[in-house]
This record gives sequence, structure tokens and C-alpha cells, in this order.
Amino acid sequence: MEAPVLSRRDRERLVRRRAMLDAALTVFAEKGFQSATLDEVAERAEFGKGTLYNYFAGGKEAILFALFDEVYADVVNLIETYFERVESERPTRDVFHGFIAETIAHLVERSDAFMLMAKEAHRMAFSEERENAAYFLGQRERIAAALALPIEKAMQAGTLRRMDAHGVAHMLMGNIHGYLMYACPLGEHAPTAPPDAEHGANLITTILFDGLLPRD
Amino acid sequence: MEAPVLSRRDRERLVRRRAMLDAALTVFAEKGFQSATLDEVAERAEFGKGTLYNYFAGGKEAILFALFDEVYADVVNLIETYFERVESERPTRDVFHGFIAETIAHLVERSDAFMLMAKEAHRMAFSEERENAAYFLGQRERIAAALALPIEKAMQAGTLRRMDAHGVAHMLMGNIHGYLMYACPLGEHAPTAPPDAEHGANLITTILFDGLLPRD
DNA sequence: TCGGCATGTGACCAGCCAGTCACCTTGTGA
DNA sequence: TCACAAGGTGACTGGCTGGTCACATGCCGA
Repeated sequence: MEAPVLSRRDRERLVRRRAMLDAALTVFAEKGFQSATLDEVAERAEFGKGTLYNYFAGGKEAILFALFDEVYADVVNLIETYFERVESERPTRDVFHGFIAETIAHLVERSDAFMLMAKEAHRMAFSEERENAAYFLGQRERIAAALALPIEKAMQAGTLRRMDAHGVAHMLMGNIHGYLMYACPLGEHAPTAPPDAEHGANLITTILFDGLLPRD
Repeated sequence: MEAPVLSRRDRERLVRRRAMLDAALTVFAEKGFQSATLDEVAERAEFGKGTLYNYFAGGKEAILFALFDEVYADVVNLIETYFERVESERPTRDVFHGFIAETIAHLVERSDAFMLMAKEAHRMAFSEERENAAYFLGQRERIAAALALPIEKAMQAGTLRRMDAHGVAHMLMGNIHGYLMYACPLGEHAPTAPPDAEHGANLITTILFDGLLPRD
């Protein structure tokens, strides 16, 4: 976390790179990776198409993966910082309720990023290119591992049912994804109001923590 | 359900149509819709490319949607027949455990269909084409509605916690999808053994029905 | 002020593929 | 057996787009 010392040239480079990634995220999220054209990305970024290749030698796909890197890093960061700062005395259910609400809010705020992942990640994860599939498995693993830590801890402490923490981490992320797909405002067909972090967190927490069976 | 009376010509047409759809499913599932080529589909189906257009006037996209129609109809059918034939005295938890196991087994058996949906449905659901997005919302709605019926009934009977049955239906489908993504054998990176219906049903049922909080 | 280098640029190219259509094959009815 | 209709076929084409590169621009050091 040392303050980075950058030449003016390097700073400008970073600013331009940022502009290109922002433009690409917007365009890819809207059209989908394969239908989007680099001409459109370049136009939106207000650069010539050739310039994109000065910043991302690998071309279209390199830009996509740079975006994926950022999106996944954001999520991992969200998980780690949330569980670092949460007070350890709060009831486990509350802690995770808060986590779910924050994650939903985070993804709603970055709806372009969520859309990009929803549109492309599954396809890439099942890609025939070994490398691509491995990349996604690795990223998913990072997320699951980060989330499994606090889950495991709670299980040790006896405040969560003892089971496969890793599996539970995956299912939790899946539920958040599922809620966003369910509640995402898709044109006029939105089944509910636009996704609301509090509503989503309540729904997921009730189902996952309290269970579907009635309790007295 | 009346026995269909078909001329020999019509029967042959259906057989050919079937072969084309089978070939398309295989190719689309493997390459992804946009990367797959009609030449490859035609070759695999052992027909000339032009013939595809005699059967699917709408071209590539028409074939894709014909496949979607079948896959969704299969799932709705699975839901309806399962809950029709299940004996009403079985404990609710068991009933749904069985349902989850059957659904997982069904999707594992038709892994091409699952792969196709995983790769394409999200992208199409968020498509800019109003029509495509509406199609997917409609299909998802059909599934959720079919599944909401037995859930609603169990809530009425007091054997399930009273909450939004529709939302619960969506989350249940999302969990099954999530488990398959989690457990699907992706090359040598498979985190577990290939998805096992019993294992998946146990995991999902424990989380959803019993809840993550420990009980005595 | 000038020369040269780093970097932006967009016209261009080559490959790809959905969709077409003129032609051929097959089967049927007279 | 022949003529014709129905329908299969795949070479072809038009449009598209990722990636390239020769040139333009402008910044910096001498």
C-alpha cells in the first residue's frame, strides 16, 4: 500500500487504460462480448482502434480478461474487508445478513459488471480452451475460499451447522447470483421492484439460515 | 394425447428434424451458439446446409429457439409429473429431496442441454432484443409457476414456512443450477466427483430446509 | 529551433460465415 | 417408362470485423 511514485507519462497511461476499460465494460455488458466490436469500444473510449492494441497487446480477449480480473478482485476485496471489520460479537445470522445486503448493493451499483459476468462467465467457464476454463475455476475458487474462512470459523464456534464450508460458500454465492437474476429489472417484465439489497438479504437469510421448514 | 396420424412423408420429416436438432444441440453446447457454424451443424446432422433452411426458415436463431423450447418443456414436464405422482402423505422434506435429486439427475443426463442453457440463456435473457429477453422471462416464469404450486400447497398445509412461494421457487431452481455449476466436472479441475444427484440433493435439502443455523 | 522517438490513428485487408439459389436427385402417378 | 414435383445440396456471395501498419502528431532533449 506504499504510495505509488509514477512519472507523468505513466499516470497518463493509467488514465487512458482506465478509459478504455470503462468503455469496454459498457459496450461488452450491453452487446455481449462476441457481438461487441472493437470499433465501438474505441469510439466510446475516444481513441483510435489501433491505440487499443498499444494498451492491450492481446486484443479483444485481453481486454475482456482485464475486466474479469478487476471484477473478481472487487468481489474478493469486498468479502475480505467486510469480515475484517465486522465485530466478532454480533450474532452470526446478522453478520451474514449484512454481508449479503452489502454484496447485493455492490453488484447492483456495478450492474454493468454483473451483466458482463452473467453474460460471459458461464460460457467461458465451459469453454473448450483449457486455459479459459481454468481461469474461471481459479477465480471462483478464490471467492469461495475467501468466503469459506468466516463460514468455517462460525462452524468451529458452533454458531453454524457443521457441514462442508466450501460447498456452503459456493451455494451462498449462487443464491446471491440467483436473487439478482430473479429480481433484476428486465425491461417492463421486472417481476418485482428493482433488486433491493434489504429485501434480497431478508429472503436469502430466511431461506438459508432459518430454513424452509417451519419453526415455532 | 390422441395418437397422431401422420403420413409417411410427415414421419420422415420429423425424423430429419430430430436429427438436425440433436446435431445442433451437440455443436451449440460444445462451441457456444455464436462460435458454432451452421456448416458444422449440417455436417454433423449429415445434411446439406441448405436443407437446414427447409426445416428452420428462421435460420440459425430459429434452431436455437427450437432447442430452448424443448429444454424448457422438459423441465416443466419433469416438475409437473413429479408432483402429480408423488404420494401426498410423504413428509414435505422428503418430497422435495426427491424432486431435487430427480432434477439433478435429469440435467446431468442431458448435460448438453444444461451446457447450452448455462452458456446462452443468461446472455439472451439480458439481450437488447426485447423479444428474446421476453421469451426467457416467460420460460422462467413458467418453471417458477409450476414449482410454486406444490410449494404454495405445502405452505397452506403448514409444512413449509410461510413466505413468498414464487420467490422460493426461483431460489430453489437457482440452487440446483448452482450446485451443478459447482459440481460439474470441468476437465481435471473438478472440485469433487462428478455431480451426484444424491449428494447434491442432500446438500441443497440440508441448507434450504433445515437451515444453516444449528438445531438440536 | 530542430531532430528523432514514442505514440496515436484509421484505412485497409484477409478470413470467416449466414444465408441464397440454380441445379440435381428421388420418388410418384399416369 | 416417362414427366414432373418436391425437396435436398453445396458452391457462392455479401457483409462484417479483428487485427495490422504506414503515416501523422506532438513531446522532449539537445
